[in-house]
Parts: sequence; C-alpha cells; structure tokens
Amino acid sequence: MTGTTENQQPARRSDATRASILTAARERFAADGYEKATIRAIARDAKIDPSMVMRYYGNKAGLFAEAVAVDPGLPGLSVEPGDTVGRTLVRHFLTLWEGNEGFTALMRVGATDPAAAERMQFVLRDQLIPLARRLGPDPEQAPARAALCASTVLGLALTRYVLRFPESVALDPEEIVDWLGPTIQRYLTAPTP
Amino acid sequence: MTGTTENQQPARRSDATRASILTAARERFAADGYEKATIRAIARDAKIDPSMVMRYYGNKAGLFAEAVAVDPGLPGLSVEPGDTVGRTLVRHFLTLWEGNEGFTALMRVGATDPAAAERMQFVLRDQLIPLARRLGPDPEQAPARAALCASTVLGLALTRYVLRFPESVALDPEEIVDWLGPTIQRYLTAPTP
DNA sequence: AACGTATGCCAACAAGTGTTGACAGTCCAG
DNA sequence: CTGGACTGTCAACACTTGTTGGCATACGTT
Repeated sequence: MTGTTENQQPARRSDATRASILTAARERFAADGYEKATIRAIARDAKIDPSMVMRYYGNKAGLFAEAVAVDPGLPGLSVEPGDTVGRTLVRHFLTLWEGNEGFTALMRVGATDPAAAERMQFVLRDQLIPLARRLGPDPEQAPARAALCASTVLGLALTRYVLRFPESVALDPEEIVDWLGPTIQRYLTAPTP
Repeated sequence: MTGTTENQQPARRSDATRASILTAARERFAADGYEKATIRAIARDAKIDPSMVMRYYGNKAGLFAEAVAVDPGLPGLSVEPGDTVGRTLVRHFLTLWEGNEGFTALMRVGATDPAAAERMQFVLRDQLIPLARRLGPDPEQAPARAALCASTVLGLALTRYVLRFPESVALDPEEIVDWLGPTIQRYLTAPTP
C-alpha cells in the first residue's frame, strides 16, 4: 500500500489536480448554481487550465455529476425505538448538510434542472417512504407522510443553506431539533388528523 | 372610461403585446429559471420580436422584476381568533401559490439569484415576524418562530411546485391544511420545547 | 390627403459560453 | 541515454446570449 487508503490504481501524479478541481467545482456549484458556475471560473479557483477539466471529467455535466455524488444514507434508522425517530432524523440531516456542500449544490441546481430534481427524489423514495411504511399506522399513507417529512427537511435546508435567511441561519442546531423533531415524529406516526 | 377598469393612460394599442410578453415571461421564468428563460424564447412564445421586449421593459432584469411583482398580502390575519391561525395561513398560501405562477418563478430564480432571494425575505420580515410577535408567548422568539413557519411553507412550495415530487403534488389541498396547519400553529403559539 | 408617431421586424454586434486540438515540458521504464 | 506516456498551457472554434440601431408599415389627428 502506498497511501493512507488502499487503492487499486497506482496513485497517479494528477490526483491532486483532480481533487482540487472537484473541490472548486463543489464550491462554485453550491454558491452559484449550474449556469453561473462556469468551467473557466472553476478552473481559475483550482488554478489550472479550463481544458484540464474537460480532460479529467469529460464535460460540464460529468463534472457536476461527480461533484454532487453524495450519499444521504439514513443509517440504522430501522433499529430506532420509534419514540425519538423524529429527532434523530432531523439531527442526521442537519449534520449531513452542515458538513457537505454537495447537498447545497444539488438543491440549488435542482431548482432549475429536472435531472438534479429527480436525483433528490431518491432520498424520498428509497429511504423516507420505507421508513414511513414501517412506522406509520397505515402503509397506504406512507407516500403522503414521507412527502410531508421531505418538505419539512428540505424547507429548512432551503431557508438556511440556499436562500440564507438570517433568521433561519441564526437558529441553533439543537433548537431546530427541538422544534422540527416533534413535527417529523407527528407526520410519521400520528393518526390522520 | 374605455375598458373594464379605469385607467389614466389612454389605453395604447400595444397594451395587448405588453401583456402577452409579461404572461410568456412569467411562464418561462417559472418553468426554466432566470438563465434558461431566454429573451428569444419568451419573444417566441409571445409571437413577437425579441427587440420588442427590450423596448417595453428596458432589459431582462426589468422584465423579470415586473413578472414577479406579486403581492403576498396576508389579509386580515390580525383579527383572526388565534386558534385557527395556522390553518388559515396555510390555506391562504396554498390558494396564493396555486393561482399565480409569479411565486414559482420567484422561488426558482431565488435559488441562484441573491436579489430574488432577498425579495422573498420580505414576506418573512414584514408579515410573518409581526404575526409571530403578536401571537407568540415571547416577542424575542418571534424571528425564530417566524423562520420556522417560513421554512414550513416554502418547503411545501419547493417539493410541490418547484421540484414537483409526485408524492407532494398528489396531496390534497385540504389534506395539507390538516397536516401543516397544526404545525404552523405550534411554531407560532406553543411554549418553547 | 398628409404628416408625425407608435408599433413591429430584421440584421448585426460584443461578450461569454462549452469544447477541441496542437504544442511544450516532465516523468519514468527500458 | 532514449522513447513514450503523462500533465499542463495556449489559441481558437462554433454557438448562444443580451442588446442595439435602422428600416418598413399602420395608426390617429389635423
């Protein structure tokens, strides 16, 4: 083994450049969206030539795809007792968003790009709906209940990370968990109102 | 009086063109966002020449400004008994969004344009915060409580009108009121959790 | 009828975009 | 040392964008 992690590839010299491009791309996409994040601007940030971006990532779409290749992974929520799932879920999403700019990028772009919007549905369909089906009183209501949860979480992300409303940015993470946790819990488990 | 409404201006012949441009612009902005909604495409929809857009609205920014000049107006919520404010507010936003494409346009663009994002804060600052200050137990918490309400409403708008998640689109309006009403009510009036 | 104005179209511009190919230096195996 | 592959730069391409000015036509007033 050559590096810190075991790689099959022989660790080429250009890996540093590749990484710096990807980092710059994530920042630009998260800050400006797809159209305004030009390849020239990303290349300038990464301090290389725009043509290198093309060589390493094919085209702009390919670069974006790799920049937002994030894994939401709701880990081990199946073994949750069921009483605190709401709080746990909110806390999970919060730490996820705070640490990875890819989510902000995906969301900003999803507002105008159907492909990115569809990619966001993956979380809803693959993780939230099954969760709602397992915890809720009526499996048939699972899609509706999961949709409400998604709108809650994404609404916070929108006002806090995308639109950056000062009043939303000022909220303390634990304060958010205290308020949104019961909401999610109710959407998932409470009887139909 | 010449038309249905009283106008000070003598009702010029180009008013129909002006209106068709504005309608096409609203649709395009709402569907594609700012960058992808090109003046040429809008002009093609309105069946006129792109140069007419410039003559009547100065430039693209001016056109967008008039296209999203919508008034959220939370009417008479001050006289609401206080017990059903949550439901009333949700219902109000819902009818607002269903009827006017300007909101969708503003939101889609706000995801990448800071100016549009700031325009959206107007609703929060001018209407939601005062409401929270009047109804909530502690005036100092008004910004935080209002921010939570904004994130709730905008989250629904995001998944339903912008990202168009099928599970969110499928929700019945009254079903939404039933679920989101109590949430808003709690954010506004419930004691700190 | 005649004139000034409003309305519309056409062609073109400068700027910026993603993308491509040719060319120079650098590294490493033989 | 020498060859070929890797890494990077430069200049240019084809295209789309917002925007502008000139020119033709229709209108309303006198």
